[in-house]
Amino acid sequence: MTTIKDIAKAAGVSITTVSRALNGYSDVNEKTRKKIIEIAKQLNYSPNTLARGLVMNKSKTIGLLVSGLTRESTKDNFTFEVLAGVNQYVSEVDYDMVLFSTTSTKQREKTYTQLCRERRVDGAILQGIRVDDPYLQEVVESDIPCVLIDIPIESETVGYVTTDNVLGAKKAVQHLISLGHRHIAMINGYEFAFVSEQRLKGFQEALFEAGLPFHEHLVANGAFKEERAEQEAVRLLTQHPEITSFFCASDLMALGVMKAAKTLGKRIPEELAIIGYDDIILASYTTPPLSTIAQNKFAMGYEAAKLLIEMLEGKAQSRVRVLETELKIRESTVKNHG
Amino acid sequence: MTTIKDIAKAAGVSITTVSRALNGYSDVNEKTRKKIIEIAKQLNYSPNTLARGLVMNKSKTIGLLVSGLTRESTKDNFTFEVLAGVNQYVSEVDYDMVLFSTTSTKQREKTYTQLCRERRVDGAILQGIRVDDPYLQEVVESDIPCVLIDIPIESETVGYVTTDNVLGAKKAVQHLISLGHRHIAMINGYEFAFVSEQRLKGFQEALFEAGLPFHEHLVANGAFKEERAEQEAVRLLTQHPEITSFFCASDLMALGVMKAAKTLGKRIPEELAIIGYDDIILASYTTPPLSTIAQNKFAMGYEAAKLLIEMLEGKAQSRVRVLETELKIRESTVKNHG
DNA sequence: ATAAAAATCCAAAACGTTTCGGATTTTGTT
DNA sequence: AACAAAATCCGAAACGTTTTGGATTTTTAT
Repeated sequence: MTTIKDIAKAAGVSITTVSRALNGYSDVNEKTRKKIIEIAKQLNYSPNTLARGLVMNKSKTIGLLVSGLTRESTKDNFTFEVLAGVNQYVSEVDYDMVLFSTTSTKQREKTYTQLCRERRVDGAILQGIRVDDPYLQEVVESDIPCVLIDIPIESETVGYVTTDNVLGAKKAVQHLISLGHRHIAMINGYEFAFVSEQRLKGFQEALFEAGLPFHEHLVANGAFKEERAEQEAVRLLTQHPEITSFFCASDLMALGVMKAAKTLGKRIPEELAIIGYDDIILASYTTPPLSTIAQNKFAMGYEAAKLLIEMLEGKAQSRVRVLETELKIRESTVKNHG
Repeated sequence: MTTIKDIAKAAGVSITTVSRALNGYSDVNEKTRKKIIEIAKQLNYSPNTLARGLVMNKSKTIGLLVSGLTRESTKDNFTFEVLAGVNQYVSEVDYDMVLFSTTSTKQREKTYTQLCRERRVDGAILQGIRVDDPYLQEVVESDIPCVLIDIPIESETVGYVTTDNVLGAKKAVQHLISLGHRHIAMINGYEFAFVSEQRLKGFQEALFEAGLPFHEHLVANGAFKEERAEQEAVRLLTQHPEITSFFCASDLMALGVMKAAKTLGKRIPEELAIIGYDDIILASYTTPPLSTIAQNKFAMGYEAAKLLIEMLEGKAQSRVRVLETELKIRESTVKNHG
């Protein structure tokens, strides 16, 4: 493995000069720089990032901390798309990304801060962690720059990227209302999830603005799980047969509701209209295809990485990024659409 | 940031002793070890992996080099599941994983070896690279330990994990034959992909063993793309109306064939049976659900990581892992199944 | 009590890089 | 020609850890 020292010897200069030549400093003669670069190429030199990181006290590496990266979770490609987005930006600016998953068999006894400091990441992006996750506490207290996805916490060192969940939910419900629906049920995620809170708010606002009553009993929690949503939908539909449509806080749960409809023999969308949230891949492949509020998850990852690195380099204007959502109308709400 | 030196000072011992105490060496008194560990905890110490990696000349980090991690590619969650598997094992044995993607906007000018050496990974896993990819050349020549996924190259420093693609294809085709199909077309991937080669072989073997003729003109290349497969299927079906079933070398391409069938007004499976390969999530959500040969992609990632780390630590028996596949019978081949 | 053996500790070098402060050489000015 | 200024170079320290080889102390055996 050739080092800077080898180059220095070969070029007949000091290692200082080699370092400064390779890093583009101005106090080295262009001729010697050319020569050094040439020799470096010949010797097939590549810098040792460990040594560099050690002395510079930064690694040009960010951590992506996700929760729930298990075999099963791959159905929901939210995490994956975010990851792809992060990866994209990171590679554009020549950083590296290391993946931390909080669901090892033995629940990691290491704290968030330890994880980050030990691996010497300059900052971290947190995705998919719950509000009651102990990690979250630490983040705010720690001094490690970090960007949260879909959790609106802001401080000197932490920012976040999210979408306008109130507006997104509102658009979904307004769509249902415009189709003539008056008895709209909602399958939400779980208590205390920020997005759930916000989507419920959007749900209520849409009803209110349309002069429709809000009924607490038409809202159920599906825990973002397909099966739970199915159960809740069955329960709601039998207890409240007046329901003609569902707004679900995630596509996965909408799939559950579709199953429930099938079980109960209700035709979609004629007898029951269903709209989801996220626009996961599956959404356009179900029968009928699922209407939904699309979130650009790739962009969320991309923006998160961008924001984090801007923060690291001290050139972030604000620490918040809010992205747009888009209403995708498919056949689960409108017959023969497209 | 507290260092080993701080601990040494606080404990009144040398830094050598602290290092050896923390790393469980036997030449340190249990009482002092206890004390040192206690102090380390109090000072909230976490080791600097950069410094450690520098002196030990290894980073306990492996690289996952994937190709085609773009916004679009997320439909095919193959990569993601492999990644999840790699991540799982890696976190079990306290390694780290850094993700390299070869599809940055500017095609990476850095070579594979540079990438690995620069980031100081101890070894790498390569997934999704094509046979004509320049990276592949380098791998074999380089001395960096590495594990390939689905490319059977073996040397002192490189191993691979794959599934038995000949057998898998055979199982798929035998299934079609057992259903009475005699005119079976195949949509393969692209030329010179190892898995394509093998699956074609399995296709032929199954035909041969059943005493059926092999017709070159019933095989088309779909480039592992949905659209290409659709086009090819339309072409084949119009040119050769005797075809009653398709074996596709990937589920994504099978989706394309399903679209083709729909366009041509052919009912599945009555008029056209279709079987895919991979068992991606989408497969069980299409109408009708897609029969397929399931590969355990998570396991492939897990085994790849395991193999690589065994190789790194010099305790790998062999450098090859071949996993099983499973025939999943769904309604695209058998009406009212399940 | 003494020698040998075991246990426990430590100083210093090494890993490969960046950077500070200054030294040397070249160029420009008069 | 002499001096100032600019350009170019370099030695040494520092980053935080592991490890080598030996030094010191304690225990054991005689």
